[in-house]
Formats: sequence, structure tokens, C-alpha cells
Amino acid sequence: MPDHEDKLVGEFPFVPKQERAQQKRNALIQSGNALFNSKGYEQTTAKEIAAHAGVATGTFYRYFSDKRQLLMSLIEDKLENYLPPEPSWVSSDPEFLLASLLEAHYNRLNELGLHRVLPELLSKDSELAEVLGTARKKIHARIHYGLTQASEKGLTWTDLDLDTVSWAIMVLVENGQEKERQSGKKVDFREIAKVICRMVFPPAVLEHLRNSENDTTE
Amino acid sequence: MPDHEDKLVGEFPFVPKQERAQQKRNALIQSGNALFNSKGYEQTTAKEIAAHAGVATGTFYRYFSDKRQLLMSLIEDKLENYLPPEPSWVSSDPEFLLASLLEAHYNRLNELGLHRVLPELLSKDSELAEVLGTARKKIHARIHYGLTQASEKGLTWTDLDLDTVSWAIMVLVENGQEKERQSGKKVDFREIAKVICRMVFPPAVLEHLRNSENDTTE
Amino acid sequence: MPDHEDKLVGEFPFVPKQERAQQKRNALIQSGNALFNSKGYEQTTAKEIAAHAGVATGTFYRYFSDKRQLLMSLIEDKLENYLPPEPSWVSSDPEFLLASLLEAHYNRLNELGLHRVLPELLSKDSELAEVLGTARKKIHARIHYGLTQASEKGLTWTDLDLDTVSWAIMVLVENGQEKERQSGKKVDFREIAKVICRMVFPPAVLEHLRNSENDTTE
Amino acid sequence: MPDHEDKLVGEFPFVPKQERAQQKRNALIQSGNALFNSKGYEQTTAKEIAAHAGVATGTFYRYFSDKRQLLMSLIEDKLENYLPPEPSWVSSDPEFLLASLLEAHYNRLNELGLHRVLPELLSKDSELAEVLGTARKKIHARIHYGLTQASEKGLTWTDLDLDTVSWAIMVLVENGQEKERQSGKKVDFREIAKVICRMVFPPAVLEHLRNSENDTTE
DNA sequence: TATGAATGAGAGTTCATTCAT
DNA sequence: AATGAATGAACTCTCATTCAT
Repeated sequence: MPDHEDKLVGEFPFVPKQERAQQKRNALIQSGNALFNSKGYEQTTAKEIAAHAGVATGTFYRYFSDKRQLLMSLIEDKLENYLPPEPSWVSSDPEFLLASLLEAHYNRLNELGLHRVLPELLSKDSELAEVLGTARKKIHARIHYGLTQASEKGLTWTDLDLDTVSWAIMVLVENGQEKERQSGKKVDFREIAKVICRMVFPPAVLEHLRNSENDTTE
Repeated sequence: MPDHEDKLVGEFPFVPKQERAQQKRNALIQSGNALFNSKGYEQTTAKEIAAHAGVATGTFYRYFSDKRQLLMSLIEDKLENYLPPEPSWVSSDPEFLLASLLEAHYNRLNELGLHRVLPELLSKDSELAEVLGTARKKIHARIHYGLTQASEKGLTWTDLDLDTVSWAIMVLVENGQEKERQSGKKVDFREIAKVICRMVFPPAVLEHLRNSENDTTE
Repeated sequence: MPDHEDKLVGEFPFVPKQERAQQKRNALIQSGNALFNSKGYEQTTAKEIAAHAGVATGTFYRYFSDKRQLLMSLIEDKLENYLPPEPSWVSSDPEFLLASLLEAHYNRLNELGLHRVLPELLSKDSELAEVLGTARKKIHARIHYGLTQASEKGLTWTDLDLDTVSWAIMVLVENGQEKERQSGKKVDFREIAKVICRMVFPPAVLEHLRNSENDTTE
Repeated sequence: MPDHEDKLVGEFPFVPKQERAQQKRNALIQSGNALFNSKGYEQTTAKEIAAHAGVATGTFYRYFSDKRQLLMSLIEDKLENYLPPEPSWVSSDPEFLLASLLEAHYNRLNELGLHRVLPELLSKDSELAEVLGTARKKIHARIHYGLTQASEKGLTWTDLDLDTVSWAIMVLVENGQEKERQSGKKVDFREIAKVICRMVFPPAVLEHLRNSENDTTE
């Protein structure tokens, strides 16, 4: 992360403009993220973001057409974080596996921390809603895919509505934060995982999977 | 609480101050509710609320010190709506019972519709957070109580963490709205109920309960 | 000043309406006076005045067209307080006489206490300015008259500009309050009187007057 | 304080931020001064001040947290104007000397013209009251000092209360404005000076001073 | 007449965005 | 490109005054 400016002969804006620009842009995005998370979107001013990023107010508008656009960029930049890892159900204790997957995903969401920012915006900003909806659909799809795999292997309840279950899993993870904030207690992923496993797998299968614990997981 | 105004003769300007004032106050609360729901809390101005309620801006401030206080009143006024009915698990198909309970509760929440209003506020307004936290704790307690009943009758999984399950149920219901808005699809309470029942009851118990389907529900 | 309405057959609102009205009007004026003095004119609201007087807001406007008019009434009602007593210079120690006159006048002004209310208003309200200007002119005239008497008896400096001296006396008394408020010290009328006497009377005359102290003072 | 912008070559945007900002700030202070004087403090809005200064409303708030703070700045900026010059009594006609000193001081106060602004504020704004009280104390102290000099040289009445006389002088000058505004007549400083001289100097001393009129004045 | 709820213009203030430097 | 001062629309809230009861 050094500045690359300590050249020999010097010269002026040696570092390609692009790069410096990217740096500023990133700084702004980071600052936006930090401030939106800590104070909320409406409560954060463009000036603050600029100041936090160490640039002038006007510079903000060189990189983003407005505050909203910064938020969009923020979301898009970090979108991949929304994607949970794909589980492979076979070959390990599914509860344990799930618990760690959930925790990992939960932590990424937490870091991103847009929960408290988004709900209010979604209703007035349909483009944003769409961007975010897309992200959630991707998550949903990935969970759904994992379940399908399990289902095709005959591991799940036969009458399982994969859609509903995927959604339930997604919702439970997303809301862990809220639980944590409000109750003070840490989220117990082991328990959540247990509960989810019972939604998905019949007891016999669970038993079987747990016993065929052969190799590594992560 | 009848209107007392439908007099035959008389026509005294009856119940004048109190009642009219209540009407205005209610109109404002309703308008606040409607606008907060459709535009979000931050995006709604006191002026708009007043206009929507058909009163002048200043009138708003006769009844509420500010927008925030109206929101608080709104929540307190409707708090009981947050409380789900208490289920009695025995003596009917638990899935069916649960599905209808969930739907009823969901509809009340929906009507209240504060979901999109609250998240942004909770982090900056600790008093509000507390009010709402209390409400949620009550919901949680009621669900928890229903589960305890079932548990004590030996109906549930023996290793069930009632706390986690209560929370999961609460979260799933609360988030139905979001699902509906984003996916367009109606929430399928039957499926959710099925999933929850599997979290709570071992298959054998479920089977048994379903077969002992004799009489009344509530 | 009886109201002439106390008819024989009379009836309920036994106390003649006029009188009740006068009472309210007076109550409002008193309240206005008290509040203007303690909070300033702009900082006092019509509602407060009404509340303080124990009547409804609307009632205020039955008696006064607006807040300003109440102030005018207030001033006119109490205008005579502005008039200082007329001194008779001969026949007593003039310093002592003056000191007591000044103190008496000062106390009346003090009680009226409009100092802090008026200056700001004078510039925007020419009618009020006129009302008050008139009052001050009367005071000035009375002081001037007292001095003329003295002058005609050959007691004063021969080259005395009575106008200037009258004004100076008026100003010094009026500003005593301010001095008191700001310095904390009580105004020493004896000293002021001494100073004024020197403005007005040559030392020889003063000496003479002081010695011819024959009869009563106050 | 020349503008530095009239460069021959160069044309660097010289002294850009500081100076322009100072200009705006000054413009606002001037406008505040002008408007407070002509309309009174309460009657002047921040918006008006900004408009009068030719800037936008928001700009006002860049330089001053609010109207009150502008007033404070105004007072502090001009505080030295409150200080009257120190007289040296000996060696010239004291009446003449005093008249010109009074007039000079009067004119400065007049220019500052806060008289009509302050009284209403002093009672509710103790910080402001203090700022202004300090200023008045300085004036008082300076007059007092001048008198002490004279007193120590044995020029004054021996029983003179310097404190009271200083205050009287201060008050008379400060109130000249009011007199002028209300009576329409110009203040006659010659007469006031005469009156004050009689408060301070015994006739014999006055006579003597007037005759020893030899050389320089101040 | 008396009441006090209702009104709405307008004051004070903020902040997203523009623009001269 | 970068800066940060300037802009002004829009928001919150107050209060003199009106008006239905």
C-alpha cells in the first residue's frame, strides 16, 4: 500500500491518474460503508464521507453522481460477500458443517453491515431494490442449489419445499445480527444449524450422515 | 365508546373537545402509519403527515412533540398487535394450526407494517429501540411459552433449545413480508408451518397429533 | 365609576358584564406587564399572557386586537407613573429634596419596568414611539417647569440651558436601573442629587438654600 | 489590507480562501449591524442579513452559528470603539475640550449603534450581558481615570464621588442618540459639556483653566 | 361571550449539490 | 483534477391570530 511516488527523477503525476483515482474512489466507498453502518444512510452527509475519506466535498461528486450512487457502488463492490459458500452435505456431520457455513456467511454479512441501511431505502428506490433483490436471489439460488444436491441424493424429506426452506435459511442467517444486537447474546449457530437440519433431513438420514463422518470438511 | 352524536333531539355539541381531539390525533397516527409504511420514516415530513390527515402543520405539533414521538405513539398504540395468539398444540393437526396462527399474526404485523421503518432508527434511537425491544421480547416470550407447554407434555424433541426455536419462528414470520415484496410470491404458510413443525416435533409425535385430530382448535 | 347596570330584577350574571370585562382586561394588562418585564416583549406569547391571566387564548383577542395593542394600553394605563412630582426648590436643602424626588420617580419607573421592553420596539413601531415620546416629553416638561421656577427666582446659573439640564436629569434617573442591574450596586441618589445640584445651582445659592432650611421637606 | 490582486503578471489566485472568506464574514457583520440598527435584533432574520450581504442563507451559517453569535462578533469586533479618548484637563478650556471628546465618542457609539438592540437581550442572554458589561466597565474605568487625574491635581470638587460622576458622564453620552432620535434636535455637546464641567470643577478652577488656555489640546 | 383547537406564514437551520478558483 | 465556499430548496417547529363550538 505504499504510494509509489518516491520515484528517482520525480516527475509529476507519475502514478497513472487512473490509479490515484481508484484509490480515492475506494477510500470514499470505504468511508461511505463505515459511516452508513454506524450512523445510517440518511444521517450521513456527503461532506462527512468526503472528510472521512480525506478529500474535499466537491471531490465526492467527481466520483459519484450522488450519495445514492455511492451506496449502489458499495453494494455492487461487495456483492460477492453476500454469496454463501456451497455446502457439500455428504461426508460429514451436517450440523457441524452447516453451523460453520452459517457462521462464515453471517460474519461476511456482518462486516458488510448494510442491514440497517437498506430497509428504509428499498421502498423509495426501486433501482436499489432491484440491485439488492438480485443479490438476495443469488444467495437464495445458491442455498437452493445446495439443497437440491442433497435432495437429489435422496437425503432430504421427500415432501420438502426447497424454495421455502432456502428462504428460511437465508432469513435466519440474515437476522442473526438483529438478534445479537437486541438480546446481547451471541448467536448460537450450533443450535440454528440443528434446527435447520431438522427442517431438511429426516432423523434417520441425519443419523446416518453423522456416523459416516469420514474425512475433512472445510 | 359509541359516538353519542346520533341524538334524536337535542343536538348539543356533545363530547366536543375530547373526542374531536382524539379523532385528529388518530387521523394523524393513521396518516403517519400510512406514510411511514409507503415512503419510510426519514422520507416522511411532519407537514406531509398533517396534510394527509387533513390538518394544518401546526396541528401536528399540538398532538405530538415531533415525528419521532408520533412513531412511538404509533408503536405503543398498536403494540398488542404484535402479540401472537397462544397455540394449544394438542388436539389438532399442528401444521394446520400453526399455519393459521402464523398467517393471523403475519397479517397483523403486516397491517402494522413498521418493518421497513424501524431498522434504520433502532441504531440511533435507543429509547425507541427499547420500546421495540420490549415488544419483541413479549412476542418471543409468548412463543416460548407455547413451546414450553408442548415440551412439558413431552411432545417436542428432547434436546430442543426453546430459545432458539422461538426466535426462529418469530423471525420467519416477521420476514414473510419482505419475502412477499421481493419475490412477488405470496408467503406459503402451510410450507412454513411444515418446516417449523419439523424443527419442533419429532416425526412420530407429529404423526400421532395429526391422527388424534378430533375436535375444536382454540 | 360604578357601572350603572345593577338593575333591580337583575339576574344571574349579577356582577355587571362590563365590570367582569374590566377585570379580565386588567388581569390581561397586569399579566402582560409582568411577563414583558420578566421575559421581554418578543419572548412573551399571547397564549402565555392569557394563561397567566387565567383566560383562554381567544379571550385575549376580545380585549386587545393584538399583543402590541396590549402593550400600548399598558403604557397608557400607567403613563401617569412616568410623571415625576414637581419640586419646589426654595425652602429646603435642595440636594436632599432632589434625592428623595429622584428616588421616588425612579421607583415608579422601576415598577413599571418597561425599559427593557421598549428600545427594540421603538424603531419599528412609530405609533408606539410616539406614545412613548409623548410620555417622555411630559416628564421633560415637568422637570423643565421646575427648573424654570427656580430660574425665574434667580436661583440657577444664569447661563443655564434648561432644556439640556432637564434632559440630563431625566436620563440619569431613567438609567439608574441599568446601573443597578449591571453593577449590582444600589444607585446612590444622594450623590446624583449632589451632582445635579451643581449643574443647576451656583455654589453660593446652594449654600444659601441649605441654610434657609426652615420648614418641612417631604 | 490592500487587495494584492492587481498584479501585473502572475495572476495566481492570491490570498484566495482567507481573504474572500474574511470579506464575506465582514459583509455579513456589516449587514447585521445595519439591519439590527434599523429594524432591531429580534426583527432581523438570518435570511435578511444574508440577502443584504449578497450571499445565500446557508452562507450565513458557514460563518456564524446563529444570529446571536453574529451579534457577539459584531460587538467584539467593534469593542474598542466603545473606549473614549482620555482627556487631559489642564491646559485648555475644559468645556471645549470635553465637548469635542464627547462628540467624538458619541459619534463612534452612534456608528456602532447597538443601543436599541441590546436592552431587550441583556436580560435573557447572560453571556451577552457579560460581554457588554465588560465593555461598559472599560468605558467607565477610562472616564474614571481621567477624573482621578484631575482630582489628584486638586482641580475637582473635593467631595466629588468619582464613581457617580463617571457613570453620569457615560450615561449622558450614551443617551444622546436617544435624545436626538426622539426630539429631532441635535445633541448640543457644548451645553452638555458645560453641565458636566459644573459637576466636576468648582467655578474658580474652571475660570482658571479657561484663562490658562495656552497651548496644545490633546 | 368564552373557549381552546386549528391555522399557516415564516423563522431558524441543514445539507445535497454546484462552481469559481 | 481537486478544493471547499456558496447555494437555496426543503425541513422542523413556533406562535399570532382565527373560528367552530
